[in-house]
Amino acid sequence: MSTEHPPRPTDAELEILTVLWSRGPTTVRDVHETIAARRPTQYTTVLKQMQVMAEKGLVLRNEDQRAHIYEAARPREWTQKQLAGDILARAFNGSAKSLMMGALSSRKASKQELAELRALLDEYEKRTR
Amino acid sequence: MSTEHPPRPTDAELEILTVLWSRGPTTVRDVHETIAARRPTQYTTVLKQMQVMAEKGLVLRNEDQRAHIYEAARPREWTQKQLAGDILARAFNGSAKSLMMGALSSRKASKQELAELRALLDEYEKRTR
DNA sequence: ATCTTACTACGAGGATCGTCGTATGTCAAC
DNA sequence: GTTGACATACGACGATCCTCGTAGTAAGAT
Repeated sequence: MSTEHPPRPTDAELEILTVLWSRGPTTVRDVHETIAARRPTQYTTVLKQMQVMAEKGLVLRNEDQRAHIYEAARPREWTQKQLAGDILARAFNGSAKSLMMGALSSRKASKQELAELRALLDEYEKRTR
Repeated sequence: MSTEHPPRPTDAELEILTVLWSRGPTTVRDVHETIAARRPTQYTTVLKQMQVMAEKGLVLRNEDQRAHIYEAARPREWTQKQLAGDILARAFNGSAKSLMMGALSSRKASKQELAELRALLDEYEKRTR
């Protein structure tokens, strides 16, 4: 059993993980095309990045096909939990309230989003009571 | 007028900013002693770091005294807003709900903290209605 | 068979990060 | 005026990040 955590992803790595999470297991080409649609970048740059990520344990690679299939080693929620916990401890003194204040003040929140947040609190309280 | 944003602070820079925010304007010695109490580090390491931070615009430096006085260039809340907005966009698809889920799942939240979060939502809704 | 296309492997380079050692300056106390 | 304590300045080093070019390989099309 692996209790080994992959390291915190860097900015570029997180961008790639985001694609993998939404696309599911896929090829370098696919990831590159997605990223290149928003930002100019070379195919081999993405390739190299993903090779390094495989070494770090951030992604898994299936080499059965000629075009290797990559997938995120950890589910989105798992990594989000790590990142949230990390930033919470390092920048917000562990205060979830401060973090939420920062998030809300960084952009407008819709009425619906606020309702979702309330629902989340309800749910959390129910689950842990 | 400066609309110039200082860059996102690195991990080491954030640690120093945290000290400056809680201590207020102070010397390198003071910052170093605070950090060295938790983690072994050399005085000149902290000094160099803070010099670089001054160049980047992350801190302000008053050189009137022999021991320069440093202070954070931006208040804690301002930087927290940047960091929250940044992580929100890069790792959480802009979803405050996901961010909150990550934060809550990363460690236990007390009943009081949950109440604070509710109060924060109330307050936010009131202010923006 | 050769050509073309698509893929991986890999080295390398420039930038930034975090660290520290050393040089140098200042000031007070002896 | 020499010494010692304490401050800044600064260069340099190893590690990591991000980028890309080039080489090599596999497979299908002509």
